[in-house]
Amino acid sequence: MQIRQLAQRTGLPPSAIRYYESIDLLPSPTRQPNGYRFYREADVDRLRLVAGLRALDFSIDDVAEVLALRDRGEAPCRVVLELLAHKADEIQRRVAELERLETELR
Amino acid sequence: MQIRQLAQRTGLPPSAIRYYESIDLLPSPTRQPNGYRFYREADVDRLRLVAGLRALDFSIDDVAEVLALRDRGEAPCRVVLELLAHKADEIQRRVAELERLETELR
DNA sequence: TCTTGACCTTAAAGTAACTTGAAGGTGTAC
DNA sequence: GTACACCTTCAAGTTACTTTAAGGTCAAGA
Repeated sequence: MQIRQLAQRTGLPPSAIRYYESIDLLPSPTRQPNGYRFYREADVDRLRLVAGLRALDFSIDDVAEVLALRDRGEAPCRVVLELLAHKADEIQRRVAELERLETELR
Repeated sequence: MQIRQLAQRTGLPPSAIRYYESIDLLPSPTRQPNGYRFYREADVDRLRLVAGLRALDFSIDDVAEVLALRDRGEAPCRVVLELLAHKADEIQRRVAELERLETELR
């Protein structure tokens, strides 16, 4: 598939995908004879993981670490699980904050 | 109180407080004779609201709108309530994503 | 009294994570 | 053959800050 379709299936704009490739977060895909990038199903999975982690505010560096673990077939180490747990706590706090703000604004 | 104490009570670094002042999100505080910024209790409340909205990923422009409403003593208009509802939905989705990712990573 | 250390000031430059714009090539559709 | 929607690279712009540089202020201790 071409970049547009990968973009549609992951919810990310093509510009972000090219950016991720430029910083080596994603591997360079093979090219079609005309020079267009050509992606496979595995790229959809990988990019969806990236999009999910980014939506949770993981930094690009953290995402790179998680991808490296995944690439080595390793289970997420304690550090990554701690990151996830920390994010869960943060989201709890944000929801609480949201409720407090809603009250304040009424 | 001085900027450091305002920072401690809102959880924001002094640099962010100065930045908010520089873009007119916060009013310029009065100064002590030595030129140091001097803040009052009302500044704590205002800045906590800013910090809360920013933690929910409201853009600076959105925060400015909410503050303007608050300053005019108006109840949050439909648009702001929609923003809040939208944020609540987004957080729901992120929590779902978090759970999915946790499964994937195990 | 001097000086150490923790504050404070401004202005400018740096950072993260992208997006947008410019200039141009490709491919199908009428 | 000419629109039109794609694609390409490279450079510059954007948001929301942080960091750095160069310097002023002030209470405490030798």
